Amino acid sequence: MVTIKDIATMANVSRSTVSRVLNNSGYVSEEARQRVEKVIEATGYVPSGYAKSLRTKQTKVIGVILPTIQTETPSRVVTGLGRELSKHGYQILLANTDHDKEKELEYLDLLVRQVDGIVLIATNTEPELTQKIKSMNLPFVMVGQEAENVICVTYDDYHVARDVTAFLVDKGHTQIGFIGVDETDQAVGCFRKKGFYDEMKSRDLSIEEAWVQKGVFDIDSGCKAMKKIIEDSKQRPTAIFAVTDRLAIGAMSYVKRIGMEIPKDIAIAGIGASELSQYVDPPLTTVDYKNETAGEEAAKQLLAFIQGEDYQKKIVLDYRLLSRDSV
Amino acid sequence: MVTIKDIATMANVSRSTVSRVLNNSGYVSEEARQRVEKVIEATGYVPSGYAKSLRTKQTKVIGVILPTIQTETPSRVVTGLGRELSKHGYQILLANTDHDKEKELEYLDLLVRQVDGIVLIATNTEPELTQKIKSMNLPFVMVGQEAENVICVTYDDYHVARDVTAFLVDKGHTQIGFIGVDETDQAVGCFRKKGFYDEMKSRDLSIEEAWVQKGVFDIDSGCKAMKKIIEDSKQRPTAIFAVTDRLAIGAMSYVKRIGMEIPKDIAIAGIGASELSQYVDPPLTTVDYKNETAGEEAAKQLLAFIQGEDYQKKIVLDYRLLSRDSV
DNA sequence: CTGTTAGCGCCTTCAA
DNA sequence: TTGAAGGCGCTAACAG
Repeated sequence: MVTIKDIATMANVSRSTVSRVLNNSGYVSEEARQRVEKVIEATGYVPSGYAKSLRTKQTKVIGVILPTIQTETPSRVVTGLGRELSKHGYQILLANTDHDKEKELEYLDLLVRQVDGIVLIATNTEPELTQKIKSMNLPFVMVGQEAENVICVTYDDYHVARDVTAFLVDKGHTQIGFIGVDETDQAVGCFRKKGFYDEMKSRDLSIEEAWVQKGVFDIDSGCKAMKKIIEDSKQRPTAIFAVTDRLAIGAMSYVKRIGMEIPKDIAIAGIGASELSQYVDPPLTTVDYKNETAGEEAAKQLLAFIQGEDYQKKIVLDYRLLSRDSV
Repeated sequence: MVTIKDIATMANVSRSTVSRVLNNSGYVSEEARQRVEKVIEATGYVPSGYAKSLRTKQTKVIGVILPTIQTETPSRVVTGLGRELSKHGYQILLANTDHDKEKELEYLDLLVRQVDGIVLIATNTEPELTQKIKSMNLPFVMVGQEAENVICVTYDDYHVARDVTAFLVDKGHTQIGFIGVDETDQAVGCFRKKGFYDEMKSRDLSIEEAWVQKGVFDIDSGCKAMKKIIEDSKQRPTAIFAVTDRLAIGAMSYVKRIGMEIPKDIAIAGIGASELSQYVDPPLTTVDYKNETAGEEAAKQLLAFIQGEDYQKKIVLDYRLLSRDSV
C-alpha cells in the first residue's frame, strides 16, 4: 500500500508538504504542489481514512440507526440524509435493528467510537434509549419522534390526524372508524389517535368502541383490523382513518373482498403517500410526509451541531393532504 | 476520551495486558483479567475502531454501493447483507449513487481505503467499472449482474424470462407483447429480453414490432410503453410480459384506464414480487427473486474471500413464479 | 514556503 | 504470564 511517505519520497518533499497539498492547508509553492499532484495521480494514491481519523478525531461518518430499510418511510429518510451528508463529505454507516429494541442499544455502543454523530429513525421513545443517548454525549438527531433534550425532526402527527378526520367529516361522514398502532410509538400511536379523537369531539361526533382497532405496520394487520371493525360494530362506520397507508390498504383489501365498494359503501384514508397508495384501486387518499426533506433537515441540523453552528432543537415538518378517490 | 492506557493504569497492568483481554489473545491470569474487566465495565470503555484499524489493517466495514435505496430490490438485498454481515461483526457503509454512474466510480475511490470489501448492487456492467474494480484489488462482490473475473451473485434472468413467456403461452396466448428496459442493464435489459424472444421462437410464435417497447424503472414509463403498444400495434397483443413489476403495474393502470379488463382482454405479468404486486387489482403474476437471500449469499462469499476460505465465483439464485389473477 | 518532530490509540513481537 | 518498545499513516505545531 502506498502511503504519504512514499509520495513524499517520490515527489522529493516532506510528508508535511504532501499533507498540505492533500488538505490544501498552509503554504505550498506552486512548483512543489505540482510535483506532488503528479505523483499522486501517477500512483493513484488515496490517503488512509482511519489514520487520518486517528489524528483528527473526525471520522466523517454518521451512523444511521433504523428499524428496517424495507419500508418507504425510512428508506426515503436515508435518501435525504445521504444526499445532504455527501455534499459535506460525510458518509453513512448503516445500522439496521430489524425492529429489535435490544439491537438499538447495542448499535449505539458499537457506533459511538466510530462516527461523528448519530441519526436515529425512531419508532419509540423509551427512556432507556434516550437516556443512553444523552449519556454518550455524541451529536445526535432523532427523526420521527419527539423527545426532550435531543435535536429532533418530526412531523406534525397530531394536526395531520385532525386534518384527515376533518376531511372525512367534511365529506359528510359522521361514523368514522380508526385503525391505529401500539402507543409505544408515540408519534404514530398516540398523536395520531389523539388528533382523531379530538377532532371527532370538536365535531360532536361519537365513536363506537368497536370502530377503533389496532394493527402493526403491515398490510395484513390492516386487513384483520378492518375485519374486526366490520364484524364487531353494531353500526358500521362509513369511513375509516388508518394511521398508515399499509394499514389502509389492508383495510381496503378486506372490504373489497366482502363486496363493499370504496368509497360508496365506505371511505378510507391513510397516511404516508406510499407509492402503493396511488396504484391501488381506488387510489388512496393519504398524506405526504416529505420524508426525504426530513432526512435532509436531520443531516443539516446534525452537521450544524457538529460544526458548532446554530441549529434548531426541534423541526416540525410540513405535510400535504392528497385527496384521491378512496374518499 | 478514555483510552487503553487509562484502563491499564487503573487496573494496574500494562497496555498489552488490556489489549489481551480485549481481544482475548495470549495468556492473561484470571486475576488480571478480572481487574481489567471491572475497570472496563466501570468506565464504559470502548476501544477506538480506527486506531485498531490502523494497526490491524482491518476495518470490519463493508462498503455497499447501490443505485437507490428506494426500491424494493436493493433494499431487500441490503437487508440480507446486513443480517449476514452483522453476524460476523461487520458493518455497512452505504454509498447511494442515485443512479449516477459517475458517482459509482467516485465512491469506489472513496471507499477503497476505508473498507475491507465492497458489494456493488449493479445496474450495468460497463467495462470502465469492472476495470476499475479489478485494478484496486479489494475483495469485491457484484449482485445482480454477471461479469468476468469477479465474484457475482445473480438471478437466472434468462430462464426466468423463458418461464414467464412459456407460462403465458401455456395459458393460450400467442400474441405477446414485451416491455423491457435499456440494454446497458445486461441482466434486466438483455437476458430477460433474450429469454422472451427465444421462448417465443421455440414456440413458433411471431412478434409484431410494435409489441416490444422499452421503459425505465418506474411505473409511469410502464404506462407509456403500454400506451405505445396499444396505439401502434396492428393487432393488439393478448398478453404483456413486463420485465419489472413496476413496468407491469404501469401497464395495468393504462389498460384499465382505457377500459380493458385484466386478464379477460389482456393478461399481464411482471418480475420482482414487489409488495405492490399483491395489492394491485387484479393481483399481478410475477416472479419472486429472493433478494434477501442474494444479499446473504453475497455477504457469505465476500467474507469467505476475505478470510481466505473457499468461495464460489458465481452463484445463480433460485426463483419462484407466483401465478396470480392478472394472467 | 518547508521539514522536523511528536504523537493519535492500538496491537504485536520480543524479552523477561 | 507480563511489560517494554515500536510503529501503523497521518496531521499539526514549531522551528527554520
